[in-house]
Amino acid sequence: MREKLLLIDGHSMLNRAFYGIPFLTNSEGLHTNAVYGFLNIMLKVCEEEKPQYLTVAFDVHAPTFRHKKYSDYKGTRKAMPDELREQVPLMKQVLGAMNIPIVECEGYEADDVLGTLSRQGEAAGLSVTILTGDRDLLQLATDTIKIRIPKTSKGKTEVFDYYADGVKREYQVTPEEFIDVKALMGDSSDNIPGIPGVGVKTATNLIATYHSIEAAHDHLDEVRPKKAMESLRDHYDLAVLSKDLATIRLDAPVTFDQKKAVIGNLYTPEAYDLFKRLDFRNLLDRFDEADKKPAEIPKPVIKGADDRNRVLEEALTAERVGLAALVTRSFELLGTGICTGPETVYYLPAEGPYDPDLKKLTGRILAEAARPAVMDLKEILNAVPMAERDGITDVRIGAYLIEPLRSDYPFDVIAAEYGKVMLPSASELFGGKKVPEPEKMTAEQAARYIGYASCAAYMSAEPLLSKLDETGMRRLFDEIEMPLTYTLSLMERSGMRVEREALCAYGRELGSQIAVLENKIYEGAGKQFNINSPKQLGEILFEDMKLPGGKKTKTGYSTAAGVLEKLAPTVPFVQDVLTYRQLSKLKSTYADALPGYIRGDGRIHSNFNQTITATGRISSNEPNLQNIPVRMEIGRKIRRVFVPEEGCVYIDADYSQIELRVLASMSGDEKLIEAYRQASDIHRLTASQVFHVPFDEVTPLQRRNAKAVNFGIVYGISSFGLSQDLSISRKEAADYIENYFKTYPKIKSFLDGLVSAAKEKGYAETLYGRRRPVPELKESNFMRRQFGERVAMNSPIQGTAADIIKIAMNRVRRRLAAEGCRAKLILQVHDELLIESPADEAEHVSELLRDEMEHAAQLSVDLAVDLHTGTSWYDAK
DNA sequence: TCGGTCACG
DNA sequence: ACGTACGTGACCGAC
Repeated sequence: MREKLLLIDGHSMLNRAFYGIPFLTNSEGLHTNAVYGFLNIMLKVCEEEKPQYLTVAFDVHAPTFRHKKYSDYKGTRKAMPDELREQVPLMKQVLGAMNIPIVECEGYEADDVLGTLSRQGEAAGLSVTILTGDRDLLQLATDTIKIRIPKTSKGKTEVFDYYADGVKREYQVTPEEFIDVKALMGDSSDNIPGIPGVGVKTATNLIATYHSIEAAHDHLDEVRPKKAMESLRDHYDLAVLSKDLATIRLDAPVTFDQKKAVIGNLYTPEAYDLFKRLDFRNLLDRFDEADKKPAEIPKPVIKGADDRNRVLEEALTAERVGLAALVTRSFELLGTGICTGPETVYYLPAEGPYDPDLKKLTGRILAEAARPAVMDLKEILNAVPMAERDGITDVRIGAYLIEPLRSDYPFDVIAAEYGKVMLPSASELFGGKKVPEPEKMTAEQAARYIGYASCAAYMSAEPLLSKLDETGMRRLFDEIEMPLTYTLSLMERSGMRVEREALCAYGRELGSQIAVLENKIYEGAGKQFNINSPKQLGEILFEDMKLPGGKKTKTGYSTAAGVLEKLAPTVPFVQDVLTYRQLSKLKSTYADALPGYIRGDGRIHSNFNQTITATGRISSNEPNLQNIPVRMEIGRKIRRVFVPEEGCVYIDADYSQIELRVLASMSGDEKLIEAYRQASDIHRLTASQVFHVPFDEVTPLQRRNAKAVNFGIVYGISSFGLSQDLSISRKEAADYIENYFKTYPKIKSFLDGLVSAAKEKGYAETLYGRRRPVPELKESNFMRRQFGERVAMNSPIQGTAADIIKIAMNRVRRRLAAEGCRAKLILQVHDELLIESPADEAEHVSELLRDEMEHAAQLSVDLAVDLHTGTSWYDAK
């Protein structure tokens, strides 16, 4: 059995993978689809062939490579998209990490390199396989050299193999003759002219008969059809030139290095790091335990109660201390990780179910250590409440400010990025499974998980702070985000009181209404089906009932509310379906789900996440208390079950159009600013100015339109989006927008400026320096680029509003504490704050709340706040 | 696990 | 010719 050599056509396979896998980026937003696809097919072929040797060939000048799909179609060269171009060096890096040699040769194409190497490999006694996506390479096939071409149809990739006889079978010509066929028919994407009037059929017939262009020319008078004969006669020189161009060289100045091509361990520690960074999670399983880079940090040392004083002493005297804690959902402290140096990591498990001593120790380190670096301060505070202090660095929040687009910030990634140290990831610590609940961790797991987290904080804090300084986000971090951690912790611990019985009664009421509708719908449809299945519902509506309206989604008909409302505003059946949907949404998401979140104290404690959104907003989950219904009365009723403690009231305050005010101020548009100085009703005033009618004569429709435009402006307006929202034509929408910009000229120039600034800098920026990268602006896809432009317009506005309410939240918390109020901030909903206050403080707290919200920022327009009190959330709105 | 849908700002 | 409003999270059905 001969040894095997696998040669890979680098650019061709990369190109194929790029178009085969629609979209894939890692958490940094780096495009990785081509690299990923390449690796998958390479590894798959390696497993099939089990070659002993492997080499990849690349063209030297990547940009001259064309996308065949396009070039075939358009007959012209098409530049390589940036998203693919970026991946070429990345691919080479990956191959380098896997010790796979790369061969390229100045002045020669990868084809020539492959041809040459294949002959050299064969001469060395190897059986050679070439993996490519390019059929032109079929001319290299022999009885022993195999060409493999992957083909994807219907999502399944199949690899087709060709030896010389395979080529003959499929193309009626030998691999050598294949060159002549191509030369006659030409290939615009390869700049091979061919001869006029000869296509694939004629060329194949000719060569199958005469075996070469030269031989055909020798028998010119026999050549049929006549047109081909004339063409060959008149353009023979061109045909010969084409043949030369089409011939893959077998004598490129490259040497097959058999030693280097030996496939050793592909799964090196370097490759592991790289795969991890690129988020190729399912490839990570292929690595042996030993090949994963061992942590350079020693395992955390578990310390018993006897050692605590010594650890505390060490932590308090260290120049810097890293801190992390294992905290349950009920805010119990199960263990503390402490890092006092790159080599010293401790884990202190709680002794018994309740360990006040450990809390005290943790609290003292947090309060007294010189510069605590922590992971998840909010969680620590949930178990170990503490007065606000300066000098604490939460590295997860820092990492979020630097790269707000990541989906998460695992401690090992932070440690690698900023601390330049390798730590085992959570998935390694927990055997590839997701992180268990704190209570379910073994002592060993907890020690490593939390110990390494404290280590990541220790190692990363300084570099992160420098980075925050460099990017101008240090004040945002120190003065807004870090203090906010205390505020959010208080909110999480406070929670919202919920009347369980009222909630269940609400659910029962919904249930009976749903049952009635359900029967009505089955009757209308003539059969029972799952109304909640878009697939089944689509079939009923558009096939059985033959309602007009085509496919809209990839998987079938769109049955979204907006579509149905426009489609059949008068069909009662559709109305019933919409009502059913609305009610079942309310039941499943709120009425049925919320009771499960009520804890022993009768309250729901949701999480407020500070490191999720791209724009700087807070998000809420488990449950999400930021999307409790309010717009429709039936849903709004649910707010009656959110009630303050006995003797308390809710105070609810929300900013009035904060984003539009931010826009007015940031743009400096005098007319809009002036509008806000006088207007009680900004949408009406906008309508009057845009449509040139007196304020008092604005029609309800005009006001509605103006309001929609105001919203649209904030979202990064497009005529299509506005037309959808208002059910008007695109043209009309475009007119509205034009009128709007004419009325407020500085808004237009401001938004344009935001886009060009983001294009130049690569990120959008808020008034307080918060950044949001907009990589889409550089992409070649028009649609995605346009999305980038809207993001560039919206992020500074939404983000600045988010900054402002965060400032307000911190100030409200401090004022409440300073003035000894018992009232508590319990909820934030983007432009709204909810306080639970003892009735006797309510008046004072209301004033305080309004004051801090209105004065959180000094803009060119006032910030207006609407404030209500009540004995349920429903009543306080 | 993913896409469709829909609740909120 | 593309096929879009910006930002979230939860539930469901269909893979």
